[in-house]
Amino acid sequence: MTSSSAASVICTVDVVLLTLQQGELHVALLRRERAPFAGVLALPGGYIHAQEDADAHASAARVLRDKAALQSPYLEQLATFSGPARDPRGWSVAVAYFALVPHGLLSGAPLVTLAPVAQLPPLPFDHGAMVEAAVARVRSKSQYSSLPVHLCAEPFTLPQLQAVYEAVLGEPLNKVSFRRKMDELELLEPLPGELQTGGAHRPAQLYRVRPPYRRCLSLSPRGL
Amino acid sequence: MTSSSAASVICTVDVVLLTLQQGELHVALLRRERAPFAGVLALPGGYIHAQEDADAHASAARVLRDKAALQSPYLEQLATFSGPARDPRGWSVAVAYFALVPHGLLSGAPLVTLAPVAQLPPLPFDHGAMVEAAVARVRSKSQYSSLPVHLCAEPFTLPQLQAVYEAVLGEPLNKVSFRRKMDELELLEPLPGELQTGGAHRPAQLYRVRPPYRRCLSLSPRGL
DNA sequence: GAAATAGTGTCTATAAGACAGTATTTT
DNA sequence: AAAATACTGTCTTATAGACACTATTTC
Repeated sequence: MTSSSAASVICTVDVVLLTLQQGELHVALLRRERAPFAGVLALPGGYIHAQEDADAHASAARVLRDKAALQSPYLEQLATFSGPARDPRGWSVAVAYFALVPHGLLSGAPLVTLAPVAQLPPLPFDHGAMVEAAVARVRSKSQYSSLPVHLCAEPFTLPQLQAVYEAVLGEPLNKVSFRRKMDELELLEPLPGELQTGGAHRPAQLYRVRPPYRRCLSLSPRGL
Repeated sequence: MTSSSAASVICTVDVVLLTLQQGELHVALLRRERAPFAGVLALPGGYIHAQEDADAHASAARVLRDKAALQSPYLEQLATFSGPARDPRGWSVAVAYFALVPHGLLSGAPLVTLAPVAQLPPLPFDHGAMVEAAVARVRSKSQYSSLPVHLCAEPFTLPQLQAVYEAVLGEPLNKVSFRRKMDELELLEPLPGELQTGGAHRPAQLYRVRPPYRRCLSLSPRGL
């Protein structure tokens, strides 16, 4: 019994990049430039570059930078998918990440196609399973954390943020409870200015995420 | 720019095998047989065998079977650790899993050393970080799921199971609330027999996990 | 019956949700 | 002033925890 098998494993990263469009979660897809599945819509991904990447997280960040022109969106490891059949090139390990961005930040990547996660097109490899896992993870963590703020462009109002939570969770939330929770999380700080353009009603207070929570999450002990 | 780097990545699995000993979480360690770190206590792990393993989960199960004589303990993917420095052999990807077993099942593996997770010895690679991540994950999921039942040999009593939860979570639980929650989870079924040997007091009802939850978790919407 | 732990009934405290009110804008 | 939405006060309901009581065993 030798260990010669190790070198034959293909190592890649894939990114499930999610955003909200018209109140629905969408995933970013790109046409593949190379075989296998050249020309087919798939998740952004690529080989780990051992020469330049500090770790797989850096590989995923590089993929997002190169293929979607995104500098530093929220990026978290999702799970690792592996096996002999998921990639026609052979036994492979794909470290999957998910990223969240406000919809507006995608304007720098005109080649990106957004597909609603509720009606995914057929995807190569096991990218369909990756998207499903990412959506389940995001929905789950949104029940008790500040994760959805990363889908919201700053500054934002509390009604806007509540709408984002409701879109991700797929259910309406109690306004009083939502605001109580946001208060307890100590996640946001108000900006002296207000939102006015909206229309014929009282303007809403604008908020931004407090610096300590810009790159980590705020957790609520009992959910919401 | 070529993709030649992919083949140079080392692919391994490591398993954080946890059990309860005297009310404290312990991790199973083994002396390494080979370089690097030959003779040093480390997590059970090894190369992915592309010829025989159906995926990385199967690799981890094989490692547990070969090195700890465990047939099918609870086994869940934890996270993937990667980078150029974690393994002296070069840029590596280690898919880490965690496993839970009742303490009694470890008797078949006399070479296993149990170390309390609260006072870990120095560990090679990034195995220390893996153990910390596994303990954090287990503590977190134990707050709202049936995960700790996998640390408990069947059949067991409710006071025994509560003690396991308390050991994992590190805090006492309310007896009435605990039993209410266990009832709501519909996780357990009583056995006609009872526990008696214990001692000078009323015997406790024995339970086992209901079949649908033997390999998956039961989740409580609001924790506990 | 004393001691010990199992199991339960019930009250209290806390958290979540419903509802309705006030506030501030545009037309 | 009417309409629209932001925000808040307060009551009701649901859940979690405290406490005490009963139950069943050994010595």
